[in-house]
Amino acid sequence: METNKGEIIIYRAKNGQTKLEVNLRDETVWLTQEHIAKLFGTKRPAITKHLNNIYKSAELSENSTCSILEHIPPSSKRFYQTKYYNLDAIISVGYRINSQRATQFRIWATKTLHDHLIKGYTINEKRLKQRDMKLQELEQVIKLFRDTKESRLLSQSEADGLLQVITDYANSWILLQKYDEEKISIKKKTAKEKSILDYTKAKDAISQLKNNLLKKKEATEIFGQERNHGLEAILGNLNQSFGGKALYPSIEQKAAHLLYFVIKDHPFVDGNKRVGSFLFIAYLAQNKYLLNKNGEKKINDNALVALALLVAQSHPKEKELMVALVTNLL
DNA sequence: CTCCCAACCGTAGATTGGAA
DNA sequence: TTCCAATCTACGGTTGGGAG
Repeated sequence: METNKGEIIIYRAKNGQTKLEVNLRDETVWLTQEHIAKLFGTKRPAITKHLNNIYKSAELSENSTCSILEHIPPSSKRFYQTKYYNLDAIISVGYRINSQRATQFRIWATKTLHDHLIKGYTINEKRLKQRDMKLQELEQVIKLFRDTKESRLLSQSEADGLLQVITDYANSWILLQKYDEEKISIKKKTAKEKSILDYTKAKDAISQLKNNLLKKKEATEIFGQERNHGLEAILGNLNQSFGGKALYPSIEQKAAHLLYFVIKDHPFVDGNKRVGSFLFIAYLAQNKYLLNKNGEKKINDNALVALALLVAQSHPKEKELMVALVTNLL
């Protein structure tokens, strides 16, 4: 393939001698009949004939593939108005001309087309799969929401919060769908952790929370009392790595797992949901990841309560779903 | 203004080459 | 061999600047 001055890739003939004068307009190439003839190693009348046939058989419309442009020939000083043909027309002609160059062109064009078809297909396949997975997750979340609501474990404000969670989740799914349709582009979130949550820091934070709650009489002495080094184990698990590679490489993943493990593994005698949510928030704040661009919390308090309840209610086999849900909300 | 010329486009008819 | 599409040759037409 050869890149000419206009930075448009056409093709390279076997002898490598192909040179093109290219006019760029609206991101395509425009050539005169003479140029096309030179490109394919033939004479102009052949091009004229083919172009007429192409237009007559309605393979292309003349209006959209042919344009009259003004230009100055190399050995002249005055303007000429000449018909220029775009890439579509050039390609169509290239498939009809019978010359060595044209054959070379067809080999290139066919290979390029083949590559694009295969590549495009692969990308679409991947996206569709991703979207279907998201849709399945959404359905599962809604089902879980219904079950939880029916078991009357939720207060009105908690139900509202959960609804918010689902709405946000649905939004992220719609975003992905829009992305598929190439209406918008979203960046994959993989924020790198800046500071890890170690055991001592977590313990300190928990005892502060406990003191606050005790003052307000919203907790008893057993709140936040660790069982069998459960928290230590969870934090150790979160921070573990294999051969220098972190098990949970991004903030989102780590935060989601933290919330899930603390709520599900019951490392405390009492207050697992509250401590889990609290540590979750603390970890995000510590990494400056709690607030969005507008300075608002990414997950509001109601939603967090609802999320904690949802995690607590969820079946152990739904762990991945829960983690995905939390990750997607960040 | 008309005429000439350069550079282009279009096509009729002859020729060529490959498939049946 | 015949047939047909692609190609070539030759010629006429168009456009627009410049000379007279």
